[in-house]
Amino acid sequence: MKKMNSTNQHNLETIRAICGTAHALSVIGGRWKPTILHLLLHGKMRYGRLRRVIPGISERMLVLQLRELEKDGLVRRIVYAEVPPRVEYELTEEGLSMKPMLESISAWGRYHHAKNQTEQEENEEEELAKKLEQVLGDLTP
Amino acid sequence: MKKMNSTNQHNLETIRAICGTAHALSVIGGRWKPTILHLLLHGKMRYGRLRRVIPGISERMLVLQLRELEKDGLVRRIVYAEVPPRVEYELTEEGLSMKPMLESISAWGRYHHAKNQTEQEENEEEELAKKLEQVLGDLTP
DNA sequence: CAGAATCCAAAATGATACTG
DNA sequence: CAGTATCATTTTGGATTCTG
Repeated sequence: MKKMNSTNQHNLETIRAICGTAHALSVIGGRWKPTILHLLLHGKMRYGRLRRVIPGISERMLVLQLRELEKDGLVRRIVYAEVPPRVEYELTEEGLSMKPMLESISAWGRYHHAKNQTEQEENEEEELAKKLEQVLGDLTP
Repeated sequence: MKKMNSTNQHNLETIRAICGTAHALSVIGGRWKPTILHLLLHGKMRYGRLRRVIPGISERMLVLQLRELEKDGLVRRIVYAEVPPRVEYELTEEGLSMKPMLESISAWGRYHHAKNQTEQEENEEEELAKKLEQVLGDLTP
């Protein structure tokens, strides 16, 4: 059990190759990609603006994710030969082809999130009710 | 710069709360969940069978992912009081509601995978052509 | 059979300082 | 401005052993 010689990596690659869903998720997955893609769906954007509007992202992550998206052919990087430098990012045609999928995911996500939200609240209410019952039980036998 | 007290965790939660897509991805994401969900879309399945048909998954991961899916209300765990024990897993109604989304993701994934595949081959052909040119160039000035 | 528990490796993310 | 480089930390995944 010295080296696992990346069974991990191997498993990942295998699954990506067989399963379309896994492949898609590996492309749009990661913590920040959904947000970046969402923003770029509305039009091109400069690097600095992206950094400022995405709350909490580090420069390292932003560049990294952008580079991956670029490598996957979803995002185009446009460099203007100016000073101070200016770089814009925009979706390619292939990137735009994700729109229906992204909307489908987003819709289900919001639906599920809302549902779980209310369930949680119900659970909390139940717990509260239980505690209340205990307390009251002691007082009113 | 001692403790980051999980800015990581915080960022994740924030994004999940704001962005439907990120929330959905955190639910169906992970290396094995797409495969598990895909299998369960075809009907209920026993634990052992899941383990056997998913190539390369470890028991730990299988149980872990199933538990998460259960917690998120997508999968139901059915225990039969028999010996030897028997446990089956099936999608809940909420789990089934993912079907259109999953198909949309899978379709795009396969499309994108195929496209990148051919692009890679084209690149390889180009490289090959270049090398060939170099070799031939030396021979036929 | 279906898993729980433990321990370790690898990948993802974050903070920060520096540069053309 | 738009990054790059480096290092620390957090999270995820895998192997193995044990149990009701």
